[in-house]
Amino acid sequence: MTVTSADVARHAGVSRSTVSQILNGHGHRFPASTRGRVQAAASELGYQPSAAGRALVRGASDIVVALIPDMTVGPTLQDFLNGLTDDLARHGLTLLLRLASASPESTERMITGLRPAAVMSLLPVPPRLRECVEGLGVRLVEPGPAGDRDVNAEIGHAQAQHLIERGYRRVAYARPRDPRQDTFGDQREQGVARACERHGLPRPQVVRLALNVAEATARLRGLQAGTAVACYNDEVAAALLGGCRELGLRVPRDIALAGTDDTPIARLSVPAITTFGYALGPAISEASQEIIGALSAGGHLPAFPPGLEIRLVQGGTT
Amino acid sequence: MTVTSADVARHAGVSRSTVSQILNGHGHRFPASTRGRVQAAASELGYQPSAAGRALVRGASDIVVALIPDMTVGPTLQDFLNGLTDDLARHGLTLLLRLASASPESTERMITGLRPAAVMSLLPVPPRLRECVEGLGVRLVEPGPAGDRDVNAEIGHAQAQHLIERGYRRVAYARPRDPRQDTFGDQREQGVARACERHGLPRPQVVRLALNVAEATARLRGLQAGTAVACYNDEVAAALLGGCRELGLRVPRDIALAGTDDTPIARLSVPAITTFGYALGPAISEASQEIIGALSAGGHLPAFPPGLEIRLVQGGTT
DNA sequence: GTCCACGAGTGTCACGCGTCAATAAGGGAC
DNA sequence: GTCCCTTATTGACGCGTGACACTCGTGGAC
Repeated sequence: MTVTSADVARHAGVSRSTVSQILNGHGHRFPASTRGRVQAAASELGYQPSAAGRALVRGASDIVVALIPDMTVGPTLQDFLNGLTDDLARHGLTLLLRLASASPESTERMITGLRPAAVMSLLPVPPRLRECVEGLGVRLVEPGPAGDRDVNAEIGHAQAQHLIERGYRRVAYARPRDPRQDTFGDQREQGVARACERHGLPRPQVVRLALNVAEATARLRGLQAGTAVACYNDEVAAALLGGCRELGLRVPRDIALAGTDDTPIARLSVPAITTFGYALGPAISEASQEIIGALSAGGHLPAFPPGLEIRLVQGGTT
Repeated sequence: MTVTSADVARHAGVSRSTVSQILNGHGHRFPASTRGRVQAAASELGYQPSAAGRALVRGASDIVVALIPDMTVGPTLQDFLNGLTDDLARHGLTLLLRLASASPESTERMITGLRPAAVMSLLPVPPRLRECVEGLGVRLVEPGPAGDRDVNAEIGHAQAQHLIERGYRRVAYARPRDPRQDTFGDQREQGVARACERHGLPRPQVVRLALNVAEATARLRGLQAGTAVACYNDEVAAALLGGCRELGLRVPRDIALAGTDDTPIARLSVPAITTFGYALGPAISEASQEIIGALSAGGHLPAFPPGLEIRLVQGGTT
């Protein structure tokens, strides 16, 4: 049923260890004829080395585990993971996803049992898990420390910067009340605050709201006319946009709104919500290159996410 | 660095095979004292069996791979996968996710190399992959065949049923033009058609559109006043809602809209879009029970998705 | 003729685990 | 004392692989 390297060896008329060497890049010592026979036999039989066997003898599997945080997996993230999957596959690595919200113990068990080649997290990992991963000698890819470039702060900064350039002098920040939906809230808010400070504006007023129109309406009552609101994401912006309609506020005249994430909801609102997307295209191959390189060289792994470009998508709300 | 069963054995003063047997449920043959010593040693050392070793000797790993289709992973799906992860973990099984949109060859390689305990797909798997999976003797969980209950058809049916009950006599179906976003389009449309037929209404007019307001506006011109549009999802409905605003059409007076998926976009639109959600809560444990049961009993695996309840979320568009 | 170098390929070990036949100790029946 | 049965435990094997030391035969140098 299963094709093993012994089958390939028999079929090619050589020993199993010859097969192993040729198929693992140490084939330069063998004449082309033998190499050819082995390769042919392998592909003819559809030989696929057993991940278990490999992992056992090498001490680590070919699997890279990505820890997916408890957030909406939008098209951007999906494209990124897709590209990464293919790039890693091209180097014999297998990307598998794991929901980070699963019970921590089971995730730990999975990692100690599976011994992945690397663990990649889109969020800073909790100390306990980091300890587990590093204690095992498993490579870890995660967002860089505070000193590094913080993409989320940059997003907040870009929003505020845009609003200020459009002439608004009163900036507020709106974020979801539910912490589950507010994963990057602190960093983004900080980015907004920094931009205000840099332009000599007062600290932004911060608004927290549940994601429904009723509550957005109530929160809008606390804002002065002429305020520009940077929003945690497009959903927050959409809720506020709905609130504005309820209250008869004109957008962007009375209230300006800037979203984030470039999701369909921004494009489909009327008026379309001005939002900020990230171009991941070039970052995908860059990231996988770095990961693959570091993995094979044994060097230090790059931080994630890699340089990604923030792009303004101008709508009608600013 | 790594704790192996030999370490546990040494620590407990027994042989490695004793450890293996006790830790694998064959411990009833051993006296309680020995069992206790082994268990204690294992937990004290933090022993975690190597997935590779297990997989190698047993011919299949403890991993269950879920193939995630190329669709938005909303909260519903995420909750389901979360619950399933934990339930499976409780039975020693590890759920890992894989994007189905990755290159088919690399997915095949992953499966033949990894030999998962089961592969679960949210969509019918392409014949080539099925062949690969079944040829390997790997269990497959996928949506039931046409004869079974088709959840997507039911969704379409529920939409149309609702619209008809609200008094609309002219029903249309709107679906995305991009096939990537139209995964379940055929089944859902069929459900709508069936409901119309059952009520003696003509076949629904089918509209395909790109997901932007401009195109939605253009398509709306082709619809008579008083038409009720069942939409593939909430995004389609939102686009049409935007189009109605552009054209000055009153919703639901001139055009009624019903969405699907109960996404934030429906709740945040003004008026809120009437939509249909699915309650997965009870289905989660049911599904994992069935999967686990079939897996250990070696029986036939249940079809996916399991019975899930379709729920009307009344908004202001119908 | 002996020795060495070299090309071509093989044998063997170790990885960590689960299984099962085999063993040793103990105890009772005759 | 011998036999056998039960209980408690172990040894050995094999899963599929990669690494490395090793063998074998050939041909050239001296």
